[in-house]
Amino acid sequence: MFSEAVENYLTEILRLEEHAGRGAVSPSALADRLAVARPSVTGMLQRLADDDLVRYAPYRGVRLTRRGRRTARQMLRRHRLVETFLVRALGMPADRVHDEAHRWEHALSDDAVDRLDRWLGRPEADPHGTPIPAAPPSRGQRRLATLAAGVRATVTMVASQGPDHAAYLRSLGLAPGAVVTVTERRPFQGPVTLTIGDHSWIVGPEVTEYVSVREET
Amino acid sequence: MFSEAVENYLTEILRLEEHAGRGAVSPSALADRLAVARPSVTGMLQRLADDDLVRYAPYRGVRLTRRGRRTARQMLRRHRLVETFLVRALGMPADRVHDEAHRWEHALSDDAVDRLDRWLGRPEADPHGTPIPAAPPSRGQRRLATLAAGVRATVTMVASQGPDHAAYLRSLGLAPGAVVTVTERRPFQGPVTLTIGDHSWIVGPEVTEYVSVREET
DNA sequence: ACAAAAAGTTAGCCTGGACTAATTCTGTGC
DNA sequence: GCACAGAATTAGTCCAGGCTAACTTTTTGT
Repeated sequence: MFSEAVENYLTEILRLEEHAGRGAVSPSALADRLAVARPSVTGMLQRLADDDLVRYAPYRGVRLTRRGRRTARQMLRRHRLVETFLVRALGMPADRVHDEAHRWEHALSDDAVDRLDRWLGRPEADPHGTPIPAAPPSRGQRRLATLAAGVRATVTMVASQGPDHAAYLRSLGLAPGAVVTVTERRPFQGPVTLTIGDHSWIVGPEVTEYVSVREET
Repeated sequence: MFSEAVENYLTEILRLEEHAGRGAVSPSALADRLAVARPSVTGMLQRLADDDLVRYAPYRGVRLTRRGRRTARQMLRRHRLVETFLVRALGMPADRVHDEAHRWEHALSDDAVDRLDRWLGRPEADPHGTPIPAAPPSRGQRRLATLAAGVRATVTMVASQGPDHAAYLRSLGLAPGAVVTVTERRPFQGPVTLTIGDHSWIVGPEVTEYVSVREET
């Protein structure tokens, strides 16, 4: 979606906003934190402002817009989840995980972040005790596997492992536009009961992992 | 070390060399695989040749040098370890992990790769059954934590969590240049007995994670 | 054996994101 | 109320890594 540089600027602006409290963030503070020269910051801020990611008036400092803040929070979430993973699973010393996570945070897909979060048991804080921002209320697409029971949703996309698998999914009525509800969910990622039209099916990940849906409004 | 683009070119050249068997790799095959225009490939190959990563003669195709092949193999190792992790730990469908791993492979440090490898139980093949290249015979630096018992090594670097921790490590005789041997290793990453000069110490990760060594030749 | 197709390269251009040097604004001390 | 230190911006450059258009070399089919 955004370049690494853009993501880094946004994240660092959010850190400074949170840390230093009220008021706009100063370009030189940013330059310090990002280890770049001040003019580079000016240039980037102008571009970010054009893209409506920050509000920026020359000599007046910079603030995140709603859009910018959303993105930055997501990055912080990724960063802190990855740190948690590095310490808890890989046993990396806590004072070494920042740099590692700083690189990982740009590489993970939303789906991977989601899975990591689940795998870690939805931690609330990272190894330094800093809170991990919540996942944004997923308005958009999600895997059928993550759809809550009882919620009606519209199928947006159907992936598959091959022609036979695709045909199977189609035979269940799963095609873009179809309306589907999860009527039951067995614990521990167990099978799920789907209602599509007036049919019900009991299926597992071979279905739920391959179908994307959008919740109805 | 290298840019993402360079890493991608090298990796893809290795894949093509392995796949298509003998002979040099053709620039347009590369262009296809990397989804870039052919002239971009020419330009990059010239730079790679300057850096002694490939041997390249115009109109004659390209081959990896020893250096290039070493780097490419490392990338393939990372890629396949990450794929294994994504499937085994995060439960991602096998046909979706390639793209994800393609981004992760550039973000991991050697240390993280090492830890991931251990965590996965040193797998030999990725989820597609493709063999995972072995770690390069670590001639260079490594954490003391990974040093085999009985091997003499020279301390190259001592990190620490703070001044007190640093003083503690110094008090054990751990400073760059010191010669150290692991004389015993308790199972399951348990404590380790170090011999430094004529002293022996029993220590844990608070020491072994922070000290880098190079094996003596 | 040679013309046409395919493959590869050169030339020239563009964008993102950095830099240094020079200039302009802002706020503080007196 | 003004001079000046420090913060910020503008102007101009550079490099990596893409691109298209035009040209050259190699391969192939007859």
